[in-house]
Amino acid sequence: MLELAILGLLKEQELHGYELKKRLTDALGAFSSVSFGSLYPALARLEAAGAVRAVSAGDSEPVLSSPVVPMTGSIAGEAAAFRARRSTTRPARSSRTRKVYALTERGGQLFEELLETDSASVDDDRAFNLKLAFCRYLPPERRLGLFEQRRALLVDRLAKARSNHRSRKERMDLYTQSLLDHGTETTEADISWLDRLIALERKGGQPS
Amino acid sequence: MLELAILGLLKEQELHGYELKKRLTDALGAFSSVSFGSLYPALARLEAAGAVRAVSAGDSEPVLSSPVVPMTGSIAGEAAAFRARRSTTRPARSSRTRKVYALTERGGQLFEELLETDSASVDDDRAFNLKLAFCRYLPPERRLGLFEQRRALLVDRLAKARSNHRSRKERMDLYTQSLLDHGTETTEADISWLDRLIALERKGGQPS
DNA sequence: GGTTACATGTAACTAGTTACATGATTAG
DNA sequence: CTAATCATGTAACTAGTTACATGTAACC
Repeated sequence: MLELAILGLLKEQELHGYELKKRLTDALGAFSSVSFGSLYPALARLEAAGAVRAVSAGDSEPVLSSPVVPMTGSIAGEAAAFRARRSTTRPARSSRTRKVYALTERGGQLFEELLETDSASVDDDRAFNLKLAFCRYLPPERRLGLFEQRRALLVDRLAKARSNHRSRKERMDLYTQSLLDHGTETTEADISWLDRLIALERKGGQPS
Repeated sequence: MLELAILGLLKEQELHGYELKKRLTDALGAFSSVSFGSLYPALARLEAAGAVRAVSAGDSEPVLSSPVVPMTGSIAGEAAAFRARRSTTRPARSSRTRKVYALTERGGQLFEELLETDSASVDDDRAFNLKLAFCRYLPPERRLGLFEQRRALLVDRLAKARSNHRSRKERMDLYTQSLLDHGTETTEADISWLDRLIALERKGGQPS
């Protein structure tokens, strides 16, 4: 799970651990905040497995390789911002202490594998959200399959919850009832959200 | 977390492990499904700590003590159902193999402690849901406090998510955007659900 | 008499956490 | 010069999981 997130972020651009954590925490929302205590060992494991490599740790090279590669923003704008940052007073942070990691070819393969193995992802909420965040790398039919499987699971959950709810409503206190009701509503909202995603998927050639 | 759930269920009625698992899985909804591999060791721990005791494991006693204690359903109806079940063909399942556990006084205290320690419960979704399921045992002001703290947390989350979302909307692909949008909507729905609970709490003497 | 559901338990593993230890860089 | 932030890492712990092992009782 964490491996997938790391590889996915590194696929877009080279990053060091600290920055990686920031992205996980606030770029990917409330899901998947990680502690350093699991992030660094995970990076070490991935490096040992040859999925990522430290592209700069010491001051060996000025490190001008691929400063920022925004997938959709204006490249010129980013480059300008980068120059501006350098010029003012900042010596571009010599990075003597940072270990910047890059995805290897092997890592790219691992990413594909992790992303495409359907196991778990469907019934594990966190795993599904994570996959969704990277599903742009999935071939369209796989993506649609992911959405539909997830939808089927939620519909199933909803049916079970409802039958259960009906059968024992009387013996539940109001707080538990309210909790279960709210859970049901949330699941319904999740389903119609997926419906919108599925419709979008079926209609349009996939977006950026 | 699991301990709290076990103690809370045993507070209502004596149960054996297998039944406990069923209740955790479908009475408390999609949250807190547990595997036997963690349930039984947890029961053993609680027994070792003196929080629960095996009230019948062998055929030593007929076990007619407190068959079912519905907190709000009709007691007469339940008793009738129990008798009916016994009478048809079922010899009340001799229970030679089941270990039925009961809450001890020490266990009741532990339950209170676990339920009242605010730590975690507010920022851990699962823990909060679990506490909500048992919050009828909380004194009214504590309960209100729990709801309000949770609400504050969600409002904070929402603010962070929104500012983050605004600041980097352009560099996100549509799937990630949709994911974050949906997350935001879910959080909003959670907040207004809490608002309803809080209003109910402030207005009425608490229900059953 | 065999399949299904009930029932309890253990061992090895997974995926994280917190707390600690250490040190470099930047801003005021 | 000192506090905050950046940055990396380790060790001990938490809270569960899956897979395995074992056996009973009910149903047809």
